[in-house]
Amino acid sequence: MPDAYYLQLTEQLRYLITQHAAEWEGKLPSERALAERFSTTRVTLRQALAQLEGEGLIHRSNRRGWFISPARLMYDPTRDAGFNDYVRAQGRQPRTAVLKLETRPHLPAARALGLADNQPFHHIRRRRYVDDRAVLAESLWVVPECAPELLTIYTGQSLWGLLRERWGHHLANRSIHMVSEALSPMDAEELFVAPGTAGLNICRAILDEQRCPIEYDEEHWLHDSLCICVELSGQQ
Amino acid sequence: MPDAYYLQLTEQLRYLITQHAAEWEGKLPSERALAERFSTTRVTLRQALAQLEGEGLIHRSNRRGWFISPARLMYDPTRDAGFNDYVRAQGRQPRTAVLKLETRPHLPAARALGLADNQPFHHIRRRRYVDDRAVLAESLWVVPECAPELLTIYTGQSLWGLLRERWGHHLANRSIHMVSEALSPMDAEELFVAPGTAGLNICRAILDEQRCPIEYDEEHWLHDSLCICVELSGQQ
DNA sequence: TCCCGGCTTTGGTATAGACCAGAAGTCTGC
DNA sequence: GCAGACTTCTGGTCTATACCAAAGCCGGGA
Repeated sequence: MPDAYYLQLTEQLRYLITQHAAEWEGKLPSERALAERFSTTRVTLRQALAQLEGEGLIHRSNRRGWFISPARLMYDPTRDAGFNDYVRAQGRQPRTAVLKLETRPHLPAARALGLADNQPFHHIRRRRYVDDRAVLAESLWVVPECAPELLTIYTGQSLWGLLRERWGHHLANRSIHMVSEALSPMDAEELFVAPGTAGLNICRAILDEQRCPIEYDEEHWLHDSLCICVELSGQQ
Repeated sequence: MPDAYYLQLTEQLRYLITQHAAEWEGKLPSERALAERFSTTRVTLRQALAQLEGEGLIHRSNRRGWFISPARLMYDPTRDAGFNDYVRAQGRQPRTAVLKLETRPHLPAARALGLADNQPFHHIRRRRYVDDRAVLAESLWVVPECAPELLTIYTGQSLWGLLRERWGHHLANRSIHMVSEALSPMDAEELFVAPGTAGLNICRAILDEQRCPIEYDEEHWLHDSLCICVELSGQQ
């Protein structure tokens, strides 16, 4: 139906992928092999692959090749279930790597929480995996008074769980922003993907029941790795 | 800092755009002119433009050229404020074009609302504009019993307003799914953009307070045109 | 057995050109 | 003055080729 060759290629690849998913064990043949099979150049072939990448059907890992993307993770950013819990609840294997622990100011966090520009925060930078695929790079910015010794005790567990159980905070008010983005060189490197890969940016500002600021976090997801789901009951 | 030339180009273009936004009146010079200015080929230049497109800084319209993207629309899919209301509330000009009115079954709607596969729906297809830019193609699938003469009276107004005021429905339960996508050829054509342009797909299933199915809708947004915002109070 | 170095393959980047169809501007003839 | 035809310009698509750096494989030596 579509006239452009690369769009026909896209359809043929889509079919090939569904047919050979098992046989290929998730990894596509090399670009050169595919280009030859379809009697075209790598440039055109890559246009077709980029289409499928945009749809979330396939993704690439560094210089290792193209891979079939696993099912999207269902994720409700309005709930405070821990990452580990809801990943496991979907039959997947979660993993977290802590990349950095420090204390310093961060303007977006200060602005979002209504604090002074030079307000310092406990900063946790971590990378999270689903079934050994790095899908999320995130930064957490915690108001130090709310969790004084956080950086000395933190080892990758659920932050919200800690805030609730150890410091008794009630994460009552949340302001959530989501935008699509192109991953920055830093985020891309931390997720082992090419710079400019499509991502989803989720930011949360969290205050307690007295609207006292507790925490701000910035999440950078690979765009094909999640489906955001929100369930609401009762008229807003 | 980045070594790849197209990434340096990206930065230079980003700077150029902020400098000349007013002078250019929102439209960039032609690809050929830019490629010549930077002593490179259109292919490489287009790689840099694609980066900025991914970030949402610029977009293209059909074969007319590249344009600087306006600020993102703030949008809360959990509220039922009409499109016209919240667009105007942000000082922008909304517009709606009705593309199709028909009655027929639609499998995703039936599945999402828990109805039989062959359940017919009143279908409204419309395109929505912000400041004369088409940013949203959407399909609404309404259970006919909930709004019998809908198709004969509908002329582009707020559907949720109609459901509430004319038929007295209480849109109490909502299940919302959001995923990034590549726009299908049909959606892309309706929004006057190239096939495969990045988009954001939002689907809602809506039931009343007795969990009786009322409506299902599928929204396809240009990815750079909105920021999803959700405000929550009280522990979930 | 295991580590290390070299070779091969891979994707990432870039050049130089070409043709097409649609959009937009221009010019002509009524 | 205006509608319609023509020309120009634009992005969209495609070919053919090349080099690089990183990843991964393989084989040899400790």
